[in-house]
Amino acid sequence: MTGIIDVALRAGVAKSTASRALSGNGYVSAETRERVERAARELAYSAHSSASSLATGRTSTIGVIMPMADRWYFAELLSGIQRALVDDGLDLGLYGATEGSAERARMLDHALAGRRFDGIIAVCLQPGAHELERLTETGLPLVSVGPFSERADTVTIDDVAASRVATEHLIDLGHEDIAFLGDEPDADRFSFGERKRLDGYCQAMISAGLDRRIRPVTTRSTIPEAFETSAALLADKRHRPTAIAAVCDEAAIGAILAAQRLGIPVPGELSVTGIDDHRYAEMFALTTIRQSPKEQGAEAVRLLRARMQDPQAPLGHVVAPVSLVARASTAVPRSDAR
Amino acid sequence: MTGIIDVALRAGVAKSTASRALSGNGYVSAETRERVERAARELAYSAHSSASSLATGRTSTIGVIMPMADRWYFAELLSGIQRALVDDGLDLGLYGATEGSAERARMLDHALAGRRFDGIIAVCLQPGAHELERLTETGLPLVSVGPFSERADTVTIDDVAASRVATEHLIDLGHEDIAFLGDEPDADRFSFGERKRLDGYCQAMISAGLDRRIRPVTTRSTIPEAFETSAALLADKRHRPTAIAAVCDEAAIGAILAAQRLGIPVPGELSVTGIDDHRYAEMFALTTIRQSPKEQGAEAVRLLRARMQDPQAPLGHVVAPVSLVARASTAVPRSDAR
DNA sequence: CGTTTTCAAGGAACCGGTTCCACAAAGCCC
DNA sequence: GGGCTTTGTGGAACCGGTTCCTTGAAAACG
Repeated sequence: MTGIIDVALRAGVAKSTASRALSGNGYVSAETRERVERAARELAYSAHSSASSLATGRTSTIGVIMPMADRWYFAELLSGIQRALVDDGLDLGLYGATEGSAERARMLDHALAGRRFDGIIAVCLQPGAHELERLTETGLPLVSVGPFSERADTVTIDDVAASRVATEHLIDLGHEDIAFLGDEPDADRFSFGERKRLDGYCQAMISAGLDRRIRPVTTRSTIPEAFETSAALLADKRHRPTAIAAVCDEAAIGAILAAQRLGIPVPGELSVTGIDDHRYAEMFALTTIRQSPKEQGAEAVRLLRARMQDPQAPLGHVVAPVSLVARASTAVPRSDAR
Repeated sequence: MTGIIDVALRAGVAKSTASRALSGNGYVSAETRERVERAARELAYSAHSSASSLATGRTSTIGVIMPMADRWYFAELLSGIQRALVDDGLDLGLYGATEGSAERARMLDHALAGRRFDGIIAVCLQPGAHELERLTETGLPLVSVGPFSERADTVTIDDVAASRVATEHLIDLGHEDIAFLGDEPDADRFSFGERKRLDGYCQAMISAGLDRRIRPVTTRSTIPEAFETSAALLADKRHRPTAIAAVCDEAAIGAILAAQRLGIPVPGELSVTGIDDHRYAEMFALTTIRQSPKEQGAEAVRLLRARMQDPQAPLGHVVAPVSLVARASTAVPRSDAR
């Protein structure tokens, strides 16, 4: 393997000069720089990353800790982070943490050791578990995507508002029997704001004087599980809601599929809203609150870079935009359904 | 930050002894080892990874290059790789490569520099692009998941057989008008065996004397796109096939949804098979060929470890098992449908 | 009992870059 | 023209571990 000494020899300079020429730090004459660069090119020289990291203290690698990418939101977010990091010449070390597992502990150890990564992006790390705090304490640049924290840079959406807007959309159409379909909020797994979304739904219901109709239905928010839960919910025609506000698009799609299976026309007899604007949302004509996890990922990288440049800068708290996308899964309730 | 010198000082030994005690290489008395280990624990010492890598030449990091994890197969595979790496104490550097893009080039540079990773797992790297070859030439331990290569360790499934079995299942039920729904095989994006699956379908059709009925329908194999394509395919009742053999479950599910939309009963008037046993397969009662990408990921890591231990060992070519899972999306064709 | 092994531990070299420092040459100022 | 700053370069120290080599003591051997 060719090292910087080989480059220096070929260019006829000392290795320190070669280093300066290639990194751009310190004085080097234009002519010398040119010679060194040519030598490096000819030898296809590439600096040994460990050596460089050891000397500079920088690794050019960002650690990302997130639930495994089996859900749309996480896959999209990862993709956004990935792309942004590549653009900045940074590498991505991935830690998929499923349950409060060995992975997490390992990640924390690595982070605490403080040397493998120049920064951390923590995705939907449940605040209750205090892991975010422990990461904060390492002093490493840290961005939390999803949960808010007062001690780290954050990228969030206004989950309460998103859910409120979706619910209000249903209320405005004239619905009163609106069920909320979503995760058990106490789950101490990763969180993407289930609790806040439930709150937003409740707020909208209360504001509309529908507090007596508040009806949370618990399900894990994957399409198959929401399908099962919804099928049970919708089976009994007498107690069937006229609308479902789902915690996310996957849950909403599960509900739509369950309605289809039961022969319940959507939106004729059942309106459904989601949150996400999932890849499949358009196919199901799903009315939803759009967010862009890809953009959020890019934003997280932007915050992280800023923090890396200036550790003392005031904390950045970005609230990513959301917007209502009205499609054909919501409509005025049928008068005889009241 | 505490270094090994601090540990050595506290334990009252030389740094070389401390290193030996902690790494387990070389002679250290049991008593000394105990002292050093205690000191390390008390100081919460963790070796600086760059320094360690520089000295040993090992990074404990595996590079994974794959399409972004927005599809079930890739997400599952990544999850399997991730878990296996964690179990082996290895880190995961992720390179999501979408199109023949900057990411890929970067990945190759890093790999060629030959120092950032102890090994590479290349997922569905299209053989035509010669990228696999270039990776092979670096001499780094390399496992290809998906495409076969004679010059690297591989984890594959028998795509031809999988597709043939699915098609034969339909033929055995009595179908003759069987369309194949799948990707453009020439796409020089990432490949997961579309071409071979088309071949398997053709083989089954030819063996059954149905060569005149071979009918490939091109679509990108995502649920929404397969939905659109299938809707067009199924719209014309006269030219409608009685069965669809889909290249993967996502395409199959798109077809089922299209049939539902058009009011075509499945399996009454249309049988559908997939390949994967996707997370949603059960919900749609999809008859499919099961594979386990999670297992394949673990297998890839196993091969990689073996290669890392013995670079001279003969190449390992693992063919992961698949099996037919018969559910309710396939049935005997209605006699009047012939 | 003397000699050869084996075991333990310290000192120094090394991995491959980066950066500090010393020094020389050139440019600038009064 | 002498002193001072700016520029360009080489040598050496350094980042924090690992490993080779040496030395000394204890154990095994003939």
